[in-house]
Amino acid sequence: MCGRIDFHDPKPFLEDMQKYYDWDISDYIRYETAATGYNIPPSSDILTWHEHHHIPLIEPMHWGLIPFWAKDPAIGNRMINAKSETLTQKPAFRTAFRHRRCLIPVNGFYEWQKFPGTKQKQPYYIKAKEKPYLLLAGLWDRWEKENIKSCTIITTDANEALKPIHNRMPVIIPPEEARLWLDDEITQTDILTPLLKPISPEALEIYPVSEYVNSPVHNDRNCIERV
DNA sequence: CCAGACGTTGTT
DNA sequence: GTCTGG
DNA sequence: CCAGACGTTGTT
DNA sequence: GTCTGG
Repeated sequence: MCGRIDFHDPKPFLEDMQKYYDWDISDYIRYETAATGYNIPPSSDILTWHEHHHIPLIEPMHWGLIPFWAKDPAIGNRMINAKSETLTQKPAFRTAFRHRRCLIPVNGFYEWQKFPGTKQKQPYYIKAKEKPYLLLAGLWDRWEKENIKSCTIITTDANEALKPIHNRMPVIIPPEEARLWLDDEITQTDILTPLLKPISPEALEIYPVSEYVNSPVHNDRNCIERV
């Protein structure tokens, strides 16, 4: 699963974005109101990267997807993750999967290890081994009623490195696959399903952190310190 | 036909 | 909006 | 994801 | 137990 992210340093991502496109995209980057920090929970306005006919838009969206047809936006509280295996079937996600895919940059994310029969929970921090950020696969939607854009993070089976901690993890898209994932002219999703797999365990660094991170009001460097 | 749901995870 | 259940 | 609330009336 | 807020 993926219910808490670290995005304390947006710079490397934003710099890479300008390199990725070979023209000036500064007008298409709107990150000023995006949530940044070491401990960002669902319902925050997290930064997303998507495209419309190959024109990028990098902007914050409410984490917790509110389908365009929703009567009550509170439905977003339960849509913080989307299971990759059933994206084409679920009413809340299938249209977004065909037309509105996005990537969510994070410096890292957290998973909690639970111990059966106890209330004990051990949080872990997960980051890229050799890069300052990861791109998580997401979907987005627009709720016309109040013009709210919202997003969700797609999950898959945990890889071998994460399995001891948790059985699910976010889908992580390698930078070289971003072009394909974000292409909104692709509406036949078959060619995207190979991307919806667990990332190689070698790509990740994982270590335990303090329960300090449990409370979302804690939002400083202590959240990502190894214990 | 209308009404009501539309989600994931983990645990039992 | 679209599907499921009654 | 976790933490914290979960209620109404009337009075200050 | 379940929902809301962060």
